[in-house]
Amino acid sequence: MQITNQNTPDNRDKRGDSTRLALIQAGLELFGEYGFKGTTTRMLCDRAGANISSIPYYFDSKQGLYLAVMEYIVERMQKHFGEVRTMMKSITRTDSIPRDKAIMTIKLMIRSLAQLFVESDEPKAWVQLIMREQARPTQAFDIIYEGQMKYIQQVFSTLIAVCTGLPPESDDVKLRSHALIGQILIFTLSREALLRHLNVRKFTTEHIEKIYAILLEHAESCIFTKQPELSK
Amino acid sequence: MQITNQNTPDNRDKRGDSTRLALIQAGLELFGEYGFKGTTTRMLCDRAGANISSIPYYFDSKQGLYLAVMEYIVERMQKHFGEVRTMMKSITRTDSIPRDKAIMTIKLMIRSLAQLFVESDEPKAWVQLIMREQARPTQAFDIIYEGQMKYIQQVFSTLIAVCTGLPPESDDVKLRSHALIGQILIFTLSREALLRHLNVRKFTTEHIEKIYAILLEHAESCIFTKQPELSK
DNA sequence: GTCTATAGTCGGATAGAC
DNA sequence: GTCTATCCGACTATAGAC
Repeated sequence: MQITNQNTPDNRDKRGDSTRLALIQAGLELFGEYGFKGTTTRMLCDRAGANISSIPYYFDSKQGLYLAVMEYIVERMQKHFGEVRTMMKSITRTDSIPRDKAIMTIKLMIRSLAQLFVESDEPKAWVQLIMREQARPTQAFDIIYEGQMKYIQQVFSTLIAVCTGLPPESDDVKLRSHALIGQILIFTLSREALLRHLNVRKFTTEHIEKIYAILLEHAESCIFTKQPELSK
Repeated sequence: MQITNQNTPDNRDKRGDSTRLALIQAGLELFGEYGFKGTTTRMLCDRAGANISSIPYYFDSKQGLYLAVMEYIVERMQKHFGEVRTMMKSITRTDSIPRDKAIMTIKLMIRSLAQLFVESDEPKAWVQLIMREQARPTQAFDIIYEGQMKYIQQVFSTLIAVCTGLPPESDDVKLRSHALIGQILIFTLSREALLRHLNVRKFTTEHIEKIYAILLEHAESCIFTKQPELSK
């Protein structure tokens, strides 16, 4: 005998949860591509396979769903960068990290960030949403910035400070870490122009390997630049 | 005796032109900040000091104004990069540029691009619009890409090919030029996050000088990387 | 929790006076 | 060319049955 959506507490919760999640997933994709106003509640519900009134039901409003999507991004980023953050948290003074370990860590982080942003599709939506918010920051930008971006900036800055010997709180270090992170994001953000220039519709494995190589080269230029001052 | 908007042919044309231009200017700022749907015709007309029906009158529709804004961007970019393009156009084979001149040219271009994008405000709107279009390319993206971006990519690629000795049509060169251009744009695109990290509300002259230095360092890492192969 | 129907709002485009 | 008034369509949110 088939069980058809009985109102046992268990089934209720599961159905509710999956609708909720489907809407967030839809929001992730659509808000990133079309922007907040460019995405209609109808588009969201169609994509999620949910009813129009499920948005006010679960999130109060379209705006509520948008904020929930931002919180979801923070959660997901946490998953990806959680280990690094935990590792870094224990370090209070930059001189407690050996330089060679810092270099290795930076390279690892770049590779993993690049893998995440260049290869997979979900983070592409994250980046697009974040960039839209930077054009005109709203409450949603605070969620992302305070929730994750801030810590990624800190981790990179700390590592670069160790590698270069520059003071960890200096603007120089902050600008360098920005350049390094941005370098990765631009391959996601400006993918369309790059694909047209390459005359392809999708990156090949060779492209991606080459991108990694270029990113690492750049990282080295950031890292070794101030080296001479270290030897004094 | 004051002349008050008489319908002499001259005054008519001038008034029309200035309304047209004011709308494009408004579109430039607002579409970049809020996106196409996020910008209403009422916002545009308020900003431009024009009447609502002036949009259908001059541009047929809101979409028409949007496309006109894109064409305007192409024109303006032309102004900025025109000389370099003309200079480059005459060069068909990469070996006709001496390497040291190519290096100098790249550095000059980076500085002038950075000056344009980091310091002034109008190009900020260009970049934002272009990035929005890359999230979901429409007819408008073609206007920009075919109108200007394509040539900037070509100029950079040619120069990098000369500097590195890599084949000018290789993907390697294209990826490197993308990284180089993107590096500049990210300081515009992700300005908000950087300002928060720096704990300031506006870049100082020192920040900007430092940004130039970092961009040039990176350019060097792109340029000198393949150098050994040149000496064979 | 999910559905349909609909209220209420807003935005783009038009008509027609000046 | 510019203005006011207005139409019409699209959108978000709600009401209330199931």
